[in-house]
This record gives sequence, C-alpha cells and structure tokens, in this order.
Amino acid sequence: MSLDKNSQYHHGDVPSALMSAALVRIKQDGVEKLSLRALARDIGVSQTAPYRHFKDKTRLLVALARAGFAKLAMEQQAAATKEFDLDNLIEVGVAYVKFAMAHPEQYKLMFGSKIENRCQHPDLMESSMASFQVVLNQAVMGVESGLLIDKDPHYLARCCWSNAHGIASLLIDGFYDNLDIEFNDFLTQQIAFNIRGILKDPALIKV
Amino acid sequence: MSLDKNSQYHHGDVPSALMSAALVRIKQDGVEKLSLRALARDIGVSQTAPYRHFKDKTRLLVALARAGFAKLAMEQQAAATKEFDLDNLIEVGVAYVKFAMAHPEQYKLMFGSKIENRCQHPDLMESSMASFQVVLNQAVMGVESGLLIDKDPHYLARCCWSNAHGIASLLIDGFYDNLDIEFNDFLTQQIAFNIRGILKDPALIKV
DNA sequence: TTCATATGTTAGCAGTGTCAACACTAAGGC
DNA sequence: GCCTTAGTGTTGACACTGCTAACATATGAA
Repeated sequence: MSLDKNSQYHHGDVPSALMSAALVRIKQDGVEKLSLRALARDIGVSQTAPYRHFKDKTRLLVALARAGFAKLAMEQQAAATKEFDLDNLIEVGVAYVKFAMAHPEQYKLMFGSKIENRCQHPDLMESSMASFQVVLNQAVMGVESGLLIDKDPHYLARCCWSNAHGIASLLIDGFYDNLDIEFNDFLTQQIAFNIRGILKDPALIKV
Repeated sequence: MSLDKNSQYHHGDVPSALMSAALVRIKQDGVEKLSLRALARDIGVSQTAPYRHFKDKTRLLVALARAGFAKLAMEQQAAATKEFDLDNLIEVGVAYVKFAMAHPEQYKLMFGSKIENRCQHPDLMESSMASFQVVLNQAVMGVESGLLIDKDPHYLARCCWSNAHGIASLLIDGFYDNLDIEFNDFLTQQIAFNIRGILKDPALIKV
C-alpha cells in the first residue's frame, strides 16, 4: 500500500481528495454549482477518474451528506448532558442551528433535495437517524424525569427537530436576514418558545 | 392585440405558457430537472424564445416562486378567521403545511436555494413577506386578545412560521415517511405543541 | 406606407454528467 | 524473474444544458 511519490499516474486517495475538494467548493460556490469535472480538475485527475470511486455524482453527494450527519450527531452529543436538564435541552437546539449556520451548504445537502429520492439510499437514511437519535434520547429522558408532557417521546423529539430545522432553513435561505434582535437572543428565545410547548409545567421556562 | 389563429410564428402568450408547462414539469420530474429548453419544446417554440420573456432561467423560477407565495398567502388568508381564535390559529398552520404537501416542488422553489441569492430579487422577497404577513396579523391579534404571551408579535409569528416550515420541509424531503400516527393527527398535534409554547395559559390547549 | 419594436428563429459556445474503450500499475502466484 | 488480474487512471465521444449573437418576421402606431 506504499505510494511511489514519483508516480503521477496513481493519485493515491481520490475519494477523500474529492470529498475535501467538494467541501471547499460548496462552501465557496454553493451546492448547486458543484461539478464533478471541476472537482477532478481541482485534485488533478482526469474528468472521469471520479467514476472509479463513485458510481455517479449522487453517490458523492450522499457521502458528503453522511459525513455531515455524523458531524452533526457528534456536536449534538457533545452539547447534551447525561441527565435531563431543561436549559441543556435548549442548548442542544442551539447547537443544532449553529451547526447549520456554520456549514450551510453541507446542511442543504443533508436536508435539501439535491439528493433526490433519499429513500433509495438506506445508508443516508441511517446516518440521518443517528442525528435524530440524540434528540430522541433527550425526549425519553425528559418524559421519564416528569418534566416533559406525558407523550410518546417520538412526538416530542419531532417537535424539537421540526422547529430547529425550520429555524435553520429559514436562516440559511435568507428569510431571517434583517432581525431586529441579537442573533443569540433570537435563537435561544425561539427554541425556548418551542420547548415551553412540550413542558408539563410551562412556568419553568420564563419567556 | 388580436391573435391570428393561423399564424404559427407568434405563439401568443409565451410567458404564461412557460409557467404552466413549468408547473407540470416540476410536478412530474422535480425542480432540479427543470430545463428551459425542454420547456420551450413543450410549448412548441424554439429553445431561445423564452429568453425574450425571461432574462434567464432564474427569472422564470422567481416568477414561479412568486405565484406560489401568492397562492399560499391566499390559502392562509382563507383559512384565517377575522377575530383571533386559538383553534383557528392551529388550522392556519395546518393549511400552511397542507399547501406545501399539495405543491411540494413549487414549495421547494419558494423556500429552497434553487433560486440563489434571493435578496437580489426584491419582488420575490416582497411576495414571501405577503405570506408571512398573514401569520403576523394573527400574532398581533393574539397578543391584543391577551391569549398569546406578551411579546413582540414578530417573535411569535416567526415561531409559528419556523415550526410550520420545518414540518413541511421534513415531510417533503422524506424524513417523516414512516409515521406511526395518522397524518392529520400528527399535523394537528405538532402545531398544537408549538402554539402551546406561546400561550399565556398553556392549559387552554389540551395535549 | 413606413418603421421601430416586440417576438421569433438558427447557429454556435462553453460547460455538464456519463459511458465505452483503452492504458498503466500494483500485488500475488508460478 | 514472469503472467495474470483487478484496480485505477486516461482519452474521446454523446447528449444535454444555459446562454449569446446575428438574423427574420410580425405588429401596431405614426
């Protein structure tokens, strides 16, 4: 597996080189303009070389999305405390939206429909579920602790997810460009509103 | 302005023919695959004829999105009662999501980033604000009525909007494909959770 | 009738995703 | 050492795209 430095014919690691180059490209020009040929040029291989490693363009996008979901799940996990805590639940939501804002183009890839028919990519679905699982765990603990309303945690987790995703999407797509409130305050407030709705005792969150 | 039926040279109304054809196309194949050339073929004109009426492809997309926003605002307006009512507020949210489900591809066009840099299209921004205005009005009335918490109605309207948009997006993009609950129940429940969070007296909504 | 304008056309450029055919290289068994 | 084989890279080509320039026709007002 040793690589001859003088050999120009074999690149070495086209797949990860493509992924890195793609992340740079989408950050610069957006996901819509991503082109396999340009990527191949970036990493210095012929325009068809990528097809040796990804069946088609969609497969590369799926790989990028999966990496994004993994990163998101990690960051959410890192933000979450082991025992249920109301303020922490808000922080997990904030972490979610901040991830989206930090990697908007990758986020679009993960959730948008640039990858059509995501159901046909079970690996992708699995990756996205990993991220949802973090929220679901919080919801389970929340119900057990008696702080959240007594409902199937799936419903509560979906409530949090929908809300965070809605905020993230609208932010990314420029619908919240002219906020008359400091960004962090806005974020915390909006997520607090949402969580207040699934509290057994809404008075626990001051709004 | 009379149209000679025998004249084949002049189509008659290329812009609206393009729009109609585009709506059919995106419903069939999705917004990603929309092509100006295919559209031109559909309506029986040369592939450059559309450029006489739309500066570029983006302008056509903007027109489609604007039409969508107008339709959405109308449907929301139709769902809203004149005086503030809690149940009705939920119904407005349901109407929002149902619109998205009925016209998923147009909805993607309206909110996704297929139209890049929407800030550069003031007319588009204006159309989208018209839709937000309906929710904002409800929020204003809600605060005045004393039922909603005493906050800037903009914050409350954004809370509703984010939530509805999040639900709609996740539904459209297939993240809620395997619900273990009847769809209408799901929708009403999720929106009720959200609105409960901005109620002065959350007990008013049974969950 | 004349003529500017709106609307249509053809031809062509540069770019894309993808495929088939061919070329080189690395690794392992003889 | 050789030969085979699979993996990886290449060139060339096809069909498609958005878009422009140059040219053609129809319409409506002067």
